[in-house]
Amino acid sequence: MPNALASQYDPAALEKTIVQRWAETKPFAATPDDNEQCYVIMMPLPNVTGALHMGHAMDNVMQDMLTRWHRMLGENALWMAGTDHAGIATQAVVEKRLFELEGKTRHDIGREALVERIWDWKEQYQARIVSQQQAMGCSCDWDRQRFTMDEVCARAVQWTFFHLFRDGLIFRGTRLVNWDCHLQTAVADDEIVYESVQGHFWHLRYPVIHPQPGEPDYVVVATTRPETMLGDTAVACHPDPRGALEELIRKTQERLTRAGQKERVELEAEVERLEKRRATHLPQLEQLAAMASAGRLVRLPLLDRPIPLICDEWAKPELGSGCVKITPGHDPNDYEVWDRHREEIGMMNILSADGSLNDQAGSYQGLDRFAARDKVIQDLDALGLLEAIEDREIEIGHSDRSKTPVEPYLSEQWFVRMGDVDGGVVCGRGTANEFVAPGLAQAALDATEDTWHSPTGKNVSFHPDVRYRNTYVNWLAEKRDWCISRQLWWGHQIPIWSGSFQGQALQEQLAWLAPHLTREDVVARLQTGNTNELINSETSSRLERSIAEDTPEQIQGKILVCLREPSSQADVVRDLEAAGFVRDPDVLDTWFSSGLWPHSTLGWPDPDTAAVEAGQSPLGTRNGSSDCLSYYYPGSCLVTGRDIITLWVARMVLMGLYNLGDVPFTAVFIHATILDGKGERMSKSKGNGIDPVDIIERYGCDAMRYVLCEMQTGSQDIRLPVQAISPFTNEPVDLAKAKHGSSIFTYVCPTTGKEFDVLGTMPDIPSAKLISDRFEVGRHFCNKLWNAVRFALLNLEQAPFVEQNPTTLPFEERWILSRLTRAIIEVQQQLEAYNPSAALSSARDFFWSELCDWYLEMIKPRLRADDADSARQVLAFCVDQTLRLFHPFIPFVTDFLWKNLNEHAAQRGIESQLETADTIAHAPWPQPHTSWQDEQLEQQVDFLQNIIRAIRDIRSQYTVPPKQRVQVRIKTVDEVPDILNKGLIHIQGLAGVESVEMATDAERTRDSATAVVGELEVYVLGVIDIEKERARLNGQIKKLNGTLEGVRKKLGNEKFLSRANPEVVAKERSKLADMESQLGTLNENLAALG
RNA sequence: GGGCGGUUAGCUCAGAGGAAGAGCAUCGGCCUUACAAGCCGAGGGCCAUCCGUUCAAAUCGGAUACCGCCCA
Repeated sequence: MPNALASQYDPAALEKTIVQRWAETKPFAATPDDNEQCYVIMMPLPNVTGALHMGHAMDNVMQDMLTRWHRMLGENALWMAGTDHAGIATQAVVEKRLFELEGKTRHDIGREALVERIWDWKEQYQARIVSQQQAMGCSCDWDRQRFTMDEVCARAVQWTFFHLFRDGLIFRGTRLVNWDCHLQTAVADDEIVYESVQGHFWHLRYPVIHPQPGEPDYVVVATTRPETMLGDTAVACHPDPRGALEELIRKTQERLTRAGQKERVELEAEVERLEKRRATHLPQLEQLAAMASAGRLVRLPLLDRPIPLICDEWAKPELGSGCVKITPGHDPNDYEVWDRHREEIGMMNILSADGSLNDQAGSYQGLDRFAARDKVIQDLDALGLLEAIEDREIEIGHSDRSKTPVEPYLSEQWFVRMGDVDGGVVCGRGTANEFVAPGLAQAALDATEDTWHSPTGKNVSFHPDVRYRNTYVNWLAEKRDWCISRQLWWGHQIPIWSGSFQGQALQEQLAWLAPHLTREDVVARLQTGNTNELINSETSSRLERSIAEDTPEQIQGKILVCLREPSSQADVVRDLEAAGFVRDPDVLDTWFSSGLWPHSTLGWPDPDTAAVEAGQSPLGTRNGSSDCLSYYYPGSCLVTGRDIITLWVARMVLMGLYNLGDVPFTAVFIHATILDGKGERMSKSKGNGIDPVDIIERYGCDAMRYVLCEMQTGSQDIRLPVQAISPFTNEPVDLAKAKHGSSIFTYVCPTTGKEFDVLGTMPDIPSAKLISDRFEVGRHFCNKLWNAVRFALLNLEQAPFVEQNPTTLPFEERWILSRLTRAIIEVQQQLEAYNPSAALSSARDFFWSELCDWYLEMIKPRLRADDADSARQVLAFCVDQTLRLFHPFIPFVTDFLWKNLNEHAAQRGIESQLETADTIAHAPWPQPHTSWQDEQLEQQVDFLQNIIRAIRDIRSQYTVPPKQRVQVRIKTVDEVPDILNKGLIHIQGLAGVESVEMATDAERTRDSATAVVGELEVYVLGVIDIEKERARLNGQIKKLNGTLEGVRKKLGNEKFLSRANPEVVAKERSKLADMESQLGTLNENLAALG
């Protein structure tokens, strides 16, 4: 036999060659053509902070599986790859490294040098990521991969910013943001991790100014951050303490009525506490409320500043003193209080960007906030104004990037307006899809409604279920403005030049600017006091006039000029800067550019002029075909984990709608999150993250992919027990059970007692690779597939295709074709339902439990006897279809075997010859022939299999050596079923039977063991051990009796007979009859033993 | 504090009203010329707990416990 496959599957060698071949021949290149069906997946761009882990592997494998499937369905499939610059994360990693290796900060080396280093880092990790993805078999069009900061994406970012600014959807505002004092930037809410730490609750006394008789000398407020008192601008108490307390008591009592035992005790205690408080504290609380209404003041200690006592419901009469200090500049809740009392109270910022106190803090200026805290406490204590210190567990938000505590910080930031706006938001302005939405968030909300359709008739659905749609909807419904500025050096710099001018100068600037504003790529806005107005040919003279009419020298205004594409507008930039305008130093939030990903990558706003890098496929019109943007947008499916539904998915939808008037994709497939053996989320930084390349080296990529697909069941997160390969013994150590060493990132090797590290960052401790033995299953499967195909190839002799009539084929062939058809249908259905695991198990069950375990075994005798032309043809066909069905899941081994199959059986088919292809990736997806399905035949073969299993069972129970052939008699009820006559040879071959007698009067010999299969009795002669047989039969009788009991009881129930579905009753009756007859037979056989 | 999931064989997970399933692990027998990464067979479950709905509940409803995730 030429080129026989090796008897063992060796993934390492074959995968390496195929990766290389795919890189050279580029079978996954996608180009717009006249195919009306296209399938587009935009990769959730991994960021360049580090290498990929198992979570990315899951994400990539799901995308590749879908892409390959759709490619085989004949669609023009594009999987767009790329990476994200991840602004803050990457800059933080590089800065950290700079400090560790060279002891320098970014300020030491400057903006330019730092950015250069970040680009180096990016190049290194991007290359690593792409090689990991290629090793995973990702069928991306590598000549189209993008980076969120490359020229094509950068242009899209600037144009989008420009449009949003022009439309008044971007604004600058002072807000309380989460401030990372170490990185000196604002961080998003989701970049904060909360940690419980042991802290204190300090109770401070603020003296009342001129207390009247009967009034307290001071009020008490409590805080966990005493240094913030320096920024206090008020003390609040509740306007109606009695009402609030009574309401609370009433609610607690109501909860009590439906509380469980344990909760009850707590609630009763709470009611008691509240009632006591009402008695003891209420008079004073009411007095304070009255004082506040009267406009009384308290003295802020240390700074000696009078601040008002105000009424606000934020003060909780049930807690502490009932009073609360208000620091609007440094606490989000207090900021809201300030918002409600803008006329009465002020707002101040006491922090500098680096976390030290500024000149508002008096003598505390220059101290770090934590040093200031100690000093404030000391000083208050010295003045006798520290009433109490309480120990308390407090939640502190830490920046995920720098791991330092974040501070609420008042600063100027850029925002995208998410809420509804007057007149609505024009989506897809200037395109054929133009429509008006109430606001950006609302547009993205509408897009997931079944009843909503974009101008091209599309909307967005979530899979596997509505559960993730809720996450999306709940978040978007808040319509919170999106803070898009970051005080970083790495990212897309905001394309705004601004200048503040006063009076005459402002007027002159407006006049000077006016001619520039006739250009379509320049817009400007004027901010004065509380106006924010677009400046253009219509408004500018009016604005000038209104400034002139006012008292010009009083008017202070800020002009903001936005350029659409600064890099190509050097002339305007020069003019602006000469006129005193300065470019905003901030960069945009990473999610701003990744939100554009589904269209920026395709060349928006103009694919024809999109500047791709050398060697990349152009995005514009080519050879009369349409450009990439019009052909591939909107895309098809977005595949991701649920953690970035809000951050990313929602933003892509609203940005796509805004820029193009259409959704970026029509389906969102949320796959499982990978957890470790302890149920914790897998991540590199936690020390439980597996590098997919380590798995690929050990088990093969297909093995990894097989297991990942098998684990993706839809509703469930995945637990993947992780083992470390001990560097001392080379043996796997289960991390869920191993003991930690000196840190949480080290473990103790159980055999040697020595310590190893799982992060690979400890200088003195050997590091261990992480793997999971769960992937063995995949390797075993691939080996099975390999060997089954090997067997087929050994038996397929280059026969030409002959047209067959499937109805006249031998029953084995008809049976396997029927089962194959069923498998094809099931796999298709499960893939359509985004259920890879179920799809894979349908394919697997067909291949392993039917094709290998039965069909191959049944045709072996015919192959040997060389009487198997139809079997060869059907075998080649089944192997062909099996390889195609598995290809999306395990692309390498199927590709390799496909090439071999093409050599050994070039022509394949049953009724007609199959369309084939050089590479299986381009072979058409299997189509079911429902006419081949034969339910009756399947039942008959099932019956035959049961007979064979019964004989095998008896042989096994009596430990008959496999080579010893036995004699069998089968007692039939009436004439011998056709299938037994036809399948006689299989009973002999597959159950080790020498001869079979079948008759209605077949008799059991005294030395035979018996089995009951349906209505038939099977006697295996000459194996009996009376005692054993009696026990065996008794066991079966007992088991049968157990279930029989249940059925009898059911049928004895009047209500069941009258109320249950008649079909169900009939089924139960026939079940009862079957079982009673079986039981009878078993009893007879037992009696016959004597 | 609010919301959402999960709890089924030793492990990892399917099943979603009508006699409890898979893979791995375990046990017994086999190197039967595709495959020992395999073949043949077996054992193993009060489907977390409680209360309801129903002729019938692992499956539907409610509560409890524990474990996760998201938001504040």
